Amino acid sequence: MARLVYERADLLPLLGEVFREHGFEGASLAVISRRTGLGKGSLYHFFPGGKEEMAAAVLAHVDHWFETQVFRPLREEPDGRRAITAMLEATDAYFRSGRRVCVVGVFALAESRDRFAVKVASYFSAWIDALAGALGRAGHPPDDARALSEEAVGLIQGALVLARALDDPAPFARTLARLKARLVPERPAP
Amino acid sequence: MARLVYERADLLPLLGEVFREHGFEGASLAVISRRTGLGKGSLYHFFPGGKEEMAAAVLAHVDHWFETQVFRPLREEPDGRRAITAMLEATDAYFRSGRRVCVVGVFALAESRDRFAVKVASYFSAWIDALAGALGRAGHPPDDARALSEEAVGLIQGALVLARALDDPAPFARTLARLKARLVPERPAP
DNA sequence: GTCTATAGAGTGATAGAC
DNA sequence: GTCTATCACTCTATAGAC
Repeated sequence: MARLVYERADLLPLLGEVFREHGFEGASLAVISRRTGLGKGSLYHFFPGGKEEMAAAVLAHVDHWFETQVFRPLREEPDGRRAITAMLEATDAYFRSGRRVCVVGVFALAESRDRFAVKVASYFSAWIDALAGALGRAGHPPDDARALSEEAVGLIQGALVLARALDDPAPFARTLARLKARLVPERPAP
Repeated sequence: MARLVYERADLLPLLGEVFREHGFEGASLAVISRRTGLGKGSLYHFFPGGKEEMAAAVLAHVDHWFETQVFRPLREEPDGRRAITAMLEATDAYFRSGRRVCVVGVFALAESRDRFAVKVASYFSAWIDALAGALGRAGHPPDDARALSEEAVGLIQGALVLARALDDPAPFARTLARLKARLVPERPAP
């Protein structure tokens, strides 16, 4: 029999897409089985805790990606403007310019929020904290930086909702462009 | 037998809360039955089309509320600044200052988007169109008005996602305050 | 009797757990 | 694959208003 290579880590991107598209409640084991090509037995072998463990692993995987690709650079890059520009580019790439929604946002709005409350909250607060720091280094006064950061993260989530609701990625692209103009203006800072 | 009051219209606010909290997929008939206090027989008496008809009726009810309380005033109030101020107040009241999410946004992010695609899209485009008009009458140049409107509607949705994700209504309240400063600045227009 | 609102047992299908 | 619980839904029965 053809031992098709899988380890748990290989499954996470596939599972991520399933939860992103269907939400936690809507992602049935039948769908997960079809999309991963694995039977229920294999899925329970990798994730003994069942669907909840799969979703938790996906959230951890997403969180790790953002931590290394977005949050840490935001915190550590000394040039705040460069840090923010990189964040906007990574964000655009990750959300495929609005064709992909945020699985954490999807979980946040549904019943699943309660089940994954800690992970959902920490993802957003880590993002807001890291961005506020970079905005400060980019020259925004501390109080403005905090408010602007919260607004930017909310705006990204809202643009994803709009893009999905209107079935059109353009609102997301326009929003990122406007965000860039506000967060990294041509002249060093307001 | 105890003829207990209900007509279809009385059920819509209750159903709205159930779908808002649980999403379409998460709102089981058992939950709906418990929350409305009605047995399945009664529910199917009012909504022969079942859960899908209940959700469609809730979306129509929400849409009607926004049409009469938000969109039409935005279109018809000649004073753009007054129209926008009224919209922000109605929005704050409707979403209970961030303690309530948007059922249309909840549907938009989940699988249910496809099922209710037309209603979901038209809700957001009606809002953006109406607000863009009012922003124009408030003195914003037409191109800015369109972009600003899209941004404002997205920002409201994003703030609701954040408020729910962080389990804290404060981000929504702060967002509305900042929005007011940008949409209706102290001096007539930028 | 007819009509409307009610309750809930019972249907097959499908869920997630194992 | 097997299991049980739960899903959306159907159907029958019943109570009261007319």
